[in-house]
Amino acid sequence: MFSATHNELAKIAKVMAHPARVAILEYISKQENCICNDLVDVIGLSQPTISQHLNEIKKIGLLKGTFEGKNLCYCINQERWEELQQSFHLFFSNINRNCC
Amino acid sequence: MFSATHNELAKIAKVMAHPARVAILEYISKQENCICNDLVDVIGLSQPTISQHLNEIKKIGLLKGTFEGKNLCYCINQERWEELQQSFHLFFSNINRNCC
DNA sequence: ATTTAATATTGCAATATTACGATGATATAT
DNA sequence: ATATATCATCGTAATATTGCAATATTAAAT
Repeated sequence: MFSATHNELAKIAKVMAHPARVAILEYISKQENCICNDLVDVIGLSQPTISQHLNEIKKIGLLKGTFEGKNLCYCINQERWEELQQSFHLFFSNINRNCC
Repeated sequence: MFSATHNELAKIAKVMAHPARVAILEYISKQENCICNDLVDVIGLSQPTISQHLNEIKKIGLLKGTFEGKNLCYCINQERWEELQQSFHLFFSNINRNCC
């Protein structure tokens, strides 16, 4: 029904459409290391909720690392991060100027 | 519960979190003039649905123009557009590089 | 082998979103 | 004044999202 580009951008935006996920992304991206077990304390939501939010973020490829075992170790997938940045940039950089 | 910045970015992203609204925004931003009465045909959703989506876009200040009468006349509020662009840019431009 | 710590999954309730038909409002044209 | 065209609003159904308690899984430590 909609173009692939529009669907893709909407999908990305949807992940960022919740303050908890914005906060999580910012927190992870600013960590020196990629240990994330304190996310529950930092954000202030329950562990299952955080886990769900992380999963949404993971689904669009924004996280990389090891996802097995007790202590996960993940961080921002920088290549994907820059792809998304580029998607938004492209979207915002085309706008007509002669208007009301 | 979350910071003002996080809430604000999430609010903006929420508006972009639907392909119809992405398509609407792109269409309006690329029009020479700002007559939008053909949006229903272009997008392919019913008139009430388009109206609702437009309202969501309006709520974050992305549209300007005259909103009364038969033929509305609105277009992208360029200043606001650039503000949003900047918000996303700021969000994406801080990321740690030493990671797994 | 048990225990422990960290994360995932399930189930469910509350709420929000999306879409549209029916109807209402408003300005222009006839 | 009446009809028409355009957009808004209301009501409502279907679906999605959000959050958490309870439970399960997993790997390391004891």
